Amino acid sequence: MSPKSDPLRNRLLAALPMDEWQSWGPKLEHVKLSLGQVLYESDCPQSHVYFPANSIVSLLYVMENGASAEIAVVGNEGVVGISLFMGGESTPSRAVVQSAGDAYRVKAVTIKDAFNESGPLLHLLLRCTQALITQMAQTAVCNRHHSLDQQLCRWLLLSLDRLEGSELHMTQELIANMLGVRREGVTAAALKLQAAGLIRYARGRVKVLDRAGLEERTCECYGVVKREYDRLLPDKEAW
Amino acid sequence: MSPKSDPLRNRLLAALPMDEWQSWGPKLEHVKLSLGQVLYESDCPQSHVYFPANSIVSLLYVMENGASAEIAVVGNEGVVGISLFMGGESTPSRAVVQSAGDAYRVKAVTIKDAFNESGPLLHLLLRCTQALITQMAQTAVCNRHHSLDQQLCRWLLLSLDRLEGSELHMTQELIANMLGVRREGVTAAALKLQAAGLIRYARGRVKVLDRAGLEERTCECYGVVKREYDRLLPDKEAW
DNA sequence: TGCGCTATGTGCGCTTTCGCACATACGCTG
DNA sequence: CAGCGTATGTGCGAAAGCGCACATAGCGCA
Repeated sequence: MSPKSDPLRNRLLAALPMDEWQSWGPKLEHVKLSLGQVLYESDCPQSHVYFPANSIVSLLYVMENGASAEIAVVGNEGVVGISLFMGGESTPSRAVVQSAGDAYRVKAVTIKDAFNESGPLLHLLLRCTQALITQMAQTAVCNRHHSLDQQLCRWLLLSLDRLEGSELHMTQELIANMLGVRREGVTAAALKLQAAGLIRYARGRVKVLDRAGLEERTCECYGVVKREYDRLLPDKEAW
Repeated sequence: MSPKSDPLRNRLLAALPMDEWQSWGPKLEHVKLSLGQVLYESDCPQSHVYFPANSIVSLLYVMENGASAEIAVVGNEGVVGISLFMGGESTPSRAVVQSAGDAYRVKAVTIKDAFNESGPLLHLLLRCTQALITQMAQTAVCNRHHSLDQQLCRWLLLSLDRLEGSELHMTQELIANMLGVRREGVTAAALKLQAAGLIRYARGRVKVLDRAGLEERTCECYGVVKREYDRLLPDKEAW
């Protein structure tokens, strides 16, 4: 199995005990996620649970007037489709691929069965869900209290943590949609970051030059989320 | 047992099958929650899980500079302390009593044992958690996109749904803390609602006169949250 | 090579909210 | 019933972000 199609790239899957792999391996389906692809629609039953490898998926709430806001972002540290095992089957949010790449998916029935057997998977999924909850909570706080500049830094860092390399494929327009702000606002904030030498960007590509600089400029929200993920899903052997 | 000390006033407890009550009854401890009481601090291990009866508990994130924002609110439809069974043991948020009243609590160990036995309680708690997640998500959305006026309506309605009667004991100062806005902003919004005949208030008491009117003025966020709670925790026999 | 689409930059007036200062007014307590 | 503390009302100027209109500029494709 080539590294590019290794389910262990998802850290949640990687944290499963080895003896679980006998049964899990064959149930995982490798899929390519393309930019903008919708994994599930708001309030629709979900057919699969997705474990991103090098892709990133945004959970978005789309308002009645069509405007949207990102609720949370999921990469190789997590799983998309928690409502399947939480029992709700659907959620009022939409899952959209924010960064194209690989993922592994499991059928809804399969994950529900596994969850109900209360194996190690259950507790892993729950801890992961709790981390997600923290991320949502911080998103709410950040939306209320912090400047667009800080939020852009937070968003870049969260995305960066879920990617290999230091480059994001993302237009300012899309970032604006994620943050729920105007595109021009993102332009203004990005200009400042570029002027400060922290990032360099052009036409849909953002390269982070000075990660530490971004961490200095962002608000506490990034750190809170980061620490919570580290705490709840700590590096085990395989991570 | 008088109605005032009936654990069934919490709808989550009420949804438990009767045969579960043999074991649960004795494990529930009745407690009085007073206004402002802190049920657990940010990042601290939690000793109990609380099931509010006629009280309301706010989950707050307190920022480094001391400012705060409400992440979610829990009343008789839910449970405070999900991190105990989610596996994280603590969260970065603080739980503060927003409306004094009764609650029932269970020791941390007890709830964890029960949860691991995968009885009906497990799935009930998970569904409840999912509803909570939706509430947090909507808080994030609302903070970004909607006016203070709309948010005040949403907040009043969410609180009202979790109380008996139509009166809240809450100063504008406290509401401002919950919403994460200025007290003066709340004053201005409250004045409009009062002028429109939707509420009447004085010195820490808010009486809702026209619930439907509030629903008209609020944003979609209230409805999204409401419907999700109704869907995930539907009225069973006892509700 | 040049056209056209898309991404990014800029200006401007408007609205909401903030931060601060201070006025009023209600209700409890002595 | 007088006084005090808390709750609420008001009036600024400042700042952030919005909505809109339009300018510029890079990239892909014919």
